[in-house]
Amino acid sequence: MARTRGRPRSFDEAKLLQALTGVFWDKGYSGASLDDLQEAAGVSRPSLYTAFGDKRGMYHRVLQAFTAGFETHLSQLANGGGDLRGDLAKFYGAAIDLYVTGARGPRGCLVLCTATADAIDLPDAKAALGSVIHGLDDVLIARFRGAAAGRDNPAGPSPDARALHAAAILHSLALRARAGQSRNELLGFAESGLALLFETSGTGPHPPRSTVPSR
Amino acid sequence: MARTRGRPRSFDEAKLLQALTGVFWDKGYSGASLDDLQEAAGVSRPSLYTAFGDKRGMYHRVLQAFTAGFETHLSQLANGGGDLRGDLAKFYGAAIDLYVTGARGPRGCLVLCTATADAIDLPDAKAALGSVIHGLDDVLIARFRGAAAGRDNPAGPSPDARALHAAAILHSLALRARAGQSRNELLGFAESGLALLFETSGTGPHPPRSTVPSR
DNA sequence: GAATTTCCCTATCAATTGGTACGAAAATGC
DNA sequence: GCATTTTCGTACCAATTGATAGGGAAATTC
Repeated sequence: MARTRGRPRSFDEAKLLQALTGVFWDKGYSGASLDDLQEAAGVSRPSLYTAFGDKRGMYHRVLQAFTAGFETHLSQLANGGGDLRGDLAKFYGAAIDLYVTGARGPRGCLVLCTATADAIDLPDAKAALGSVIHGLDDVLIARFRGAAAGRDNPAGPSPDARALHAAAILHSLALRARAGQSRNELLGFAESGLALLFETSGTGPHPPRSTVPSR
Repeated sequence: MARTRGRPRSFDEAKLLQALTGVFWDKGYSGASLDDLQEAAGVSRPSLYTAFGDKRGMYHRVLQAFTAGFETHLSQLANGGGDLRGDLAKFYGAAIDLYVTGARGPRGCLVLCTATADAIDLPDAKAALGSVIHGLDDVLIARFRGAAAGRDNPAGPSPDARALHAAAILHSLALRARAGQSRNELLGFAESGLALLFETSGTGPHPPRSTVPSR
């Protein structure tokens, strides 16, 4: 395994991938040039090619790493403690942190805001988009069904409907962040969404935050 | 105004714009090449440049035409009859029709799914994204406030929260369509969203449709 | 019909694109 | 030390990119 014959690599592949991620996140696949990627990565162009194959390979690895991180958050959500509303609030909060924290300002979700553009012609992009959307739907459906099994309130929207709607909140958060909305606006929106999703038993212990955009 | 001296133009600019729209819708701004645009438009490249200036000009006009159509739908929603739920159902239905009807299959929303990718570096794209999101929010806030003014149910989420959530449904519809979900899946999702938005008075006259994706 | 105005299109441009050849450099094994 | 192996980076390549020049062909006005 540790056969280090020949000159060792001088770059940290993880750091490299992070730099590439930043470029693709800002510019999308088609909008990112090799010069952009090379400059951000800080290594020569051939190094990028020996590490990732070609531009598609770079994007593939970036999407793979991003969706892997997303899956981690998803499994945390899937195996959360038991307070669905609280787990969702954490999930949205983490997403908002990610969406508004870019070197050049808020930029939303890499997949929901940039892979979408190439999803028609680039199979990797379409796969990532489907993976994020379906993965979130599945986890939320399972959680909402589990939460509904405990209680006995057959009235109102089904757990599945609530689940897809909880997913829609994340979708909207991603787009709103890309459009430049502030962290506080996004937090307010997420919290009002939770209030709507869990309104069956009154307002509950969560106080409503400011929900109308200041602008 | 009608000074038609010299040879008249041989192409229908509206048709041209429609062809360009199709290309940008599938490939995004960065992903669309002049060869793509020229082939779709069916005219020579210089004709495109005399009509629109440059590639950015073409995209600008495409976004302008698209958002103008969106504004039309928005004003219909703003000045709807009075049954907010019914007006919203029509609004979502029209959006779904648009989202799944592409020459090469479903493709979501031109702005929410492709302009997003270029929104960081292309001011026109960012402006269009902001316009669509804020325009919809504003109209929905006005309608939900108006609908709430009639009744007297201070409990539950505020009209503003419901409004932003109704907007989120459209955002999610756009992304889901781009990911390839079928018209029936999208219709089911929209209807379950309406049920969630208007659940205060029970299930109401609208029967729930299949809400879980078949896949 | 002559003059004028505008448009269409072939051919081409310079710049940028994604991608690579190849020799120098840095490590290990003998 | 010397050969071997792998990586690094300069320089470069062919293809595609967005964009134009300029000749000739309509269509309109006089």
